[in-house]
Amino acid sequence: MREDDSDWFARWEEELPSPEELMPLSQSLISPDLALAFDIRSPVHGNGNSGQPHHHHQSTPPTPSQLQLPSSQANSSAEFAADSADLGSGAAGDEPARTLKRPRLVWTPQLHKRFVDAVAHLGIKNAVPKTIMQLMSVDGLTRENVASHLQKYRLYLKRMQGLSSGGGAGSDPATDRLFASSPVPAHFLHPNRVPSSDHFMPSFVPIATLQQQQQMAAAAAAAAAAAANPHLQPPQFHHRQIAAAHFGSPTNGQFNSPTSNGQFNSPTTTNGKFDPSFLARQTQPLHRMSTPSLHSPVGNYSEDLESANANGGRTVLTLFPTRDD
DNA sequence: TGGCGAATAT
DNA sequence: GATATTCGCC
Repeated sequence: MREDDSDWFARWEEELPSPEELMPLSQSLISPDLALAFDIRSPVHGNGNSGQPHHHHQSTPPTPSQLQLPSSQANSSAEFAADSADLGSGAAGDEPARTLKRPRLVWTPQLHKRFVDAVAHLGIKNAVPKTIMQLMSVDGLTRENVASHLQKYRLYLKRMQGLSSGGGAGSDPATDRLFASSPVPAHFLHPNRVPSSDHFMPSFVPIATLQQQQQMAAAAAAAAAAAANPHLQPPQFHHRQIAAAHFGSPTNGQFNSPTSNGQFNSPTTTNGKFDPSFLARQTQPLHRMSTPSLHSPVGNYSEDLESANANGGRTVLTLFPTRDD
């Protein structure tokens, strides 16, 4: 239990998907409605994940609007046809984008893992929806999504505590499958006693490429968290931690400015079009380097979008990583 | 105000 | 049951 620091970090890094694995997938969490609203033709998944246990999604073929193309061409052809026409007029009428309902987010074990990682890095005490969301840097993921999940997770933790300290019976099969899929960091269960004096909240790669302010916010939060933690205060806490700054910025800006209601980052519609980088980003796999480079705190995710019409028209969004552990 | 968390709704 | 939405509070 000594080399924990570097050890777990190394392992953690190991789990990250490799470039190849990320390659095939592309766009991220944009609901069909949203995509429609913005005239975005998402370069949808080529479904590179044959191995995903996944859900029993029935074979409902994707809507015509989402044909997939090779990521290479994705932005050339699948782009946002500026054509559409009616973002601000015609059928749409008002502000569909704001009114449209997002599909239900499905928390896959992988997505949940990312969530747990984020919470672990922040420390339970400092883990709040917004920050968690930022650390996870899964675009399209909203604060509400996280808040809701967090609420439930806390309940789960509470139950766990009760069990571990009180009765013996454990294992709640069906119910907690999701949560059980990701190990609960020890200190989660004992907010009181802190792990002697080490790990958790690793000093991320000190890399210092240019980082944007947005991330600084996250970093600041992290730093604050660190500062708030007594056991981190000691001599150990130095410049290192602060370096955590480049949190979620893989290749090119990754953050979305949370709009008023924390919605997703909308490709600015300002001029009828939006920044291509919006789509471009994440399309490029983060290099999973072993060298000091950066990647987001947690792996990289892509998303699988499925419309389950059979469900009575319910659309479900499934985020999934390109690989599980 | 924005954001959190608990309660409540779907 | 899982997720979303609402609502009171800070």
